[in-house]
Amino acid sequence: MPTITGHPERHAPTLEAVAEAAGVSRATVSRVVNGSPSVRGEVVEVVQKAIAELGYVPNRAARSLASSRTHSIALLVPEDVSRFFGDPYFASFTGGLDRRLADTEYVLNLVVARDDPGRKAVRYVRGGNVDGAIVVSHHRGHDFLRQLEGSVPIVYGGRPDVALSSAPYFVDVDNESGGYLATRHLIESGRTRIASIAGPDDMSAALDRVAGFRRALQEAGLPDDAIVHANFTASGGAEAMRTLLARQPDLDAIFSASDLMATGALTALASRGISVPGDIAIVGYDDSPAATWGEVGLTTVRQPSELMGATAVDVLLQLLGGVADVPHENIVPTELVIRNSA
Amino acid sequence: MPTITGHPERHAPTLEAVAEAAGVSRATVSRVVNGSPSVRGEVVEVVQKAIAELGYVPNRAARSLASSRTHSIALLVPEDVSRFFGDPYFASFTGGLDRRLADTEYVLNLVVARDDPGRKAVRYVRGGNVDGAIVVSHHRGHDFLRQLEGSVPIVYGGRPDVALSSAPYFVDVDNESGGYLATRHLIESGRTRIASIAGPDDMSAALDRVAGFRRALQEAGLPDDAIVHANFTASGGAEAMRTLLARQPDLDAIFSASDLMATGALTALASRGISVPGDIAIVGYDDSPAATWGEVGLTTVRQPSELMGATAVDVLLQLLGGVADVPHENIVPTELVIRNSA
DNA sequence: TTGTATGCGTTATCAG
DNA sequence: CTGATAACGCATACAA
Repeated sequence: MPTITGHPERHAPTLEAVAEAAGVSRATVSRVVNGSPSVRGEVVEVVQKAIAELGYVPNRAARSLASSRTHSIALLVPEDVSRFFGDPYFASFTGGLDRRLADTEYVLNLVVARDDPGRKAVRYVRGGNVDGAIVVSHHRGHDFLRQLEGSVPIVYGGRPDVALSSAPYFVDVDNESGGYLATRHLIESGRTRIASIAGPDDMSAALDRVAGFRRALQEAGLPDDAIVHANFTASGGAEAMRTLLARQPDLDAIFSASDLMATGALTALASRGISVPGDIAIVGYDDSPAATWGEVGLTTVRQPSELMGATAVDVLLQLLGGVADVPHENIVPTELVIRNSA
Repeated sequence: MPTITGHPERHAPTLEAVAEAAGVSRATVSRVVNGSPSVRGEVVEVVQKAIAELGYVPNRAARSLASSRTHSIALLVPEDVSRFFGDPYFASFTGGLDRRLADTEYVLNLVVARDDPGRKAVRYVRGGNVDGAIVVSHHRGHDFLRQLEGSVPIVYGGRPDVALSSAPYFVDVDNESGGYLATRHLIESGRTRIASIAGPDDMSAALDRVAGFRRALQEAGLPDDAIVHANFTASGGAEAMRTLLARQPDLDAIFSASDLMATGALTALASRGISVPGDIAIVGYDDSPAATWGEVGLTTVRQPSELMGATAVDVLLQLLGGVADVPHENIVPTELVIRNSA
């Protein structure tokens, strides 16, 4: 490998070097580095000084080999890269996760692989490369996730749809009540011909929102069967909107299971000259940045996705830390954010 | 650490175990695993069989410790997580990178940190945790990038703005000619009052596009001073559009330095009842998915961002592989994609 | 509280 | 072509 810089490649200092410089043993330096309480104060100082002077940085591989802990966790995303990046939900989930992780010495390994051909992702996780994993956007049918069981602790973002052999750890929102909340709001503002642009029908989060939607309508004695499933993208939302309109031109309200789909619906409506919320009211889901992109602020169900990411990390860290009785279900609250669209 | 599964935690098989099972030495197994040509065919088969049967997976930490190579590379993003995720350019850049990496045994470590307080990111890269790094979205003023010099090979996405002590490796598009191309198109379609929504003025990519914009206008003898800088976001684009309009209401064309900003501009125009391309023509930049989000397809300068990501990986792998004479400047072509907006 | 000794799973340098 | 054997840098049980 070519040397990039001019100055001679200085060997990275090791524990040994620090120990010598500080006049103590390797073990003591190791203890200081790892914050062991059983080291005399003065000694700690001397060692830390030596560490600073030499610019010592622990070698992760060696540490990992000796302790059989890697200090890294995987974010596993069984999706297309473009889907992962296209949805603001992931952005803020990952943001929360990342920020929470920044306080720790763990690093994040991003593994996004839709089909995981060759089980590369699974092998990676099982191969002892990470201490734990967080899995988001899993669909029913992602059976390969089962192969992760029994390797390292796993926390799911959203209740997993696959049949696991033991109770999974997950963080989720109460999607059913989110859907209920949104629909209830539409009903209370006087709407009566209410449809839903739902998420994919192989994701429980999507189905739960539909369930809430239906419950609200049934309670109000309104029809609950105007539902079109889309794939959580803006263009999917636009198409669903057109389908809905073709089927039932006199709609007066929409519950969209994601903000992104709602933005698609909005452009579809705009191009037909249908006003929001005048002609049709619309409530989104997520409270993502997309909710305020357009000219009309989107009334939406806030999903604290950033908090979810952070919580997922918390749960995982507890698991890794051997904390007893970590709760399996971690539900974060949902809330209606009222803007202009409904 | 609590055992998650029911079945007893079986020790992961080691080289040793495979060697025993195959009736050879550890060294030989290691050779087979690493594809050494100097192992007899039959022996290779026996060993591979044993590997398969035992489900052996090399321990990365041990391997890394012994070989001082980590087989992982960092994607370093000196940005907010939300910026990183919000821009489709990164999505496809990362997608290209990820796909290219999938063919190799390298894994990606995502390090996104705006200010890198405590130099965590730098320490991470310097600490021997990765074999190399790819850096995107660096701004002038990101001097901490200088601290990466001399550690591991680095490839920049976009020509770096910081003063480096040695010639950097980078992949980039010819932004100047991209800006020229876009503006030229507007001029040729008869527009004469042309403004630009430019990118941040601390990024050379943005400034180069402005330069191309100006060159085209000067050649045509048209005014070239209607320029507003924004931050590459949709809302930034919308605001810039409003500023531009306030300043010069009779504009008839816009060159936006990113599609995302262009979408913001489009919504700003729509809300004022200004038609595109009737009243104002607009050309974007990127050819990202955002270009086709709206009702009116965006004419735009295609930036093969996916190719750029893949190329960055290629260059880095060459560097890591000790290939001689790897070119420092890797320029990928740019092209005008004509849709409806101009 | 501190030091000593051993092992973590591979790679790589030797001989053979 | 193959097999011993010494690193690699650190954590940790055990001794002192």
